[in-house]
Amino acid sequence: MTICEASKATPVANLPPPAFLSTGVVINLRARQRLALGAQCEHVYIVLSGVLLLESSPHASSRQILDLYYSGDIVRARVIPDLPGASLIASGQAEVVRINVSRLETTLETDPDARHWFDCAMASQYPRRLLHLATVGTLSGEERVVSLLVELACRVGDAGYKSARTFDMPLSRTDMADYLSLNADTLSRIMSRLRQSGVLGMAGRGRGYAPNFAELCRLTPVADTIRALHCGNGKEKPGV
Amino acid sequence: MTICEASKATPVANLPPPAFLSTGVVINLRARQRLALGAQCEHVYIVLSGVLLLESSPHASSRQILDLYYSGDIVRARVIPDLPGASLIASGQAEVVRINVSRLETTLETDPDARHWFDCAMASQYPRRLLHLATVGTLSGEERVVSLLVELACRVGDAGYKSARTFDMPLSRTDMADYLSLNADTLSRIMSRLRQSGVLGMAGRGRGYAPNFAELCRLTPVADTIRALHCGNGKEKPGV
DNA sequence: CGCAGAAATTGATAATTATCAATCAAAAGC
DNA sequence: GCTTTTGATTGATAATTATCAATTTCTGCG
Repeated sequence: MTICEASKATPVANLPPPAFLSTGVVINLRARQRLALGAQCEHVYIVLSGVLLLESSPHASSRQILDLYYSGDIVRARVIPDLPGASLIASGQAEVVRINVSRLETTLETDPDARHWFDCAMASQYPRRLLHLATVGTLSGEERVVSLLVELACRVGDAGYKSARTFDMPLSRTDMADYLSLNADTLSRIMSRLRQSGVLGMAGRGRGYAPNFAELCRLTPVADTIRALHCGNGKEKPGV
Repeated sequence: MTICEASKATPVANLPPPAFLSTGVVINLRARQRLALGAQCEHVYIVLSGVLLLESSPHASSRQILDLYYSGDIVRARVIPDLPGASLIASGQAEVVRINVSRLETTLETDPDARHWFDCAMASQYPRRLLHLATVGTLSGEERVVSLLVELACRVGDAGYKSARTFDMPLSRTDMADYLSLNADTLSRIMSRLRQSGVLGMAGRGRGYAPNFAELCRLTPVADTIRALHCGNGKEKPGV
């Protein structure tokens, strides 16, 4: 997917203004490719297309996906904590701009538009993390899965006939499970139940289908919050 | 506790430079007092002493504490998402500075030292949230509880004889449980087990005691990360 | 000091989720 | 076109955690 197509595919996150593209280097990532991370990393990444995963493995057997980055999102590699097994990987094919920290700072200081976009983007990412924590922390397995489906439908979904929605599922079952703090088997069971109850269908591998999106939304108490954060117009006020 | 005493009591987080105190209003909070929150809120809070809790209740029966704010932490009320039942409350007695957003922006633009402190403080809070998510998402009940104890020992603890540590427990059992996504009964059971096994003692109500801090740390895989983020020198590099 | 009222603890039981193993389906390689 | 490999599903069982109820402990207040 080119940068231009990525722009069309993502109505939510605004892609960075040209200033950022000229400051950095565009990198094409293949699935599972890793990006440098940590306090020594002198780079900031901006996602242009695809999905990046921030993961950690406190135990050898467990893995948690801490955050999903969609197109228009910013990853400040330096402020990722030194968690066991922390790493930033592409879920599937993806495009990012890699920008040197000091060059980015110069851009932000000299270009008010760039600064505005950057602050908006950062401010819009913050509440998503709190929502993710609330989801993992208090919701039941089914509610968590539904929350992710609603999020995907907002982020990478297309409106269909009436209230139907079709959407990409850019994550594998394992990744979805690790994002939701569920076992992959448990996730699979929950999704099977959702299919049997008719609120979820599959439109081919890697593509989901909600015959009645409103009905899906009723299955999670945070549907409104998800929609506000992921189907928004991306025009958040910047600033503190 | 006065501002001055708060300064002594918190070796980790640097309190804000005077520019912030003169820009805002110092507020004394009693236990359980709430602060305004949400997109319409025109304030930023800086904690001077005590602990603030950011909570949410997706269901009537469940409650999740999304974040703990210690002295030196900044709460940007506007970017807290509109989660069901979201609110910001004082755990016990606390002191905060309330600053108007636009006045704060002026201060940040005109005072480089203030900007530097602010950016450092924000940057240091970000990884703590990821750590919290990793803790809640992948660790067992006992590991979660130990992680919070280690965090408290770092934040509000005093070194004792040899490797012993005594520390305040500024949260009630219910608050601790909601922070760790555990049931209060389950938390109580886990703490009883820790006491029986000898790694935890109580030095009066609201005060914990770890006879052997290193031994406590061995019970959680993220002890090193916690110590890096909470026992640090607060001299993180700012910037993107 | 003693008496509410709240918070914490603990036991018995139920619900949820994880683990392990087997099977099935789909994609990749030759 | 067929094998190999990976990912997904599902059943049986185990482990963990939640729920409910009953005490016990602490704290504030008259």
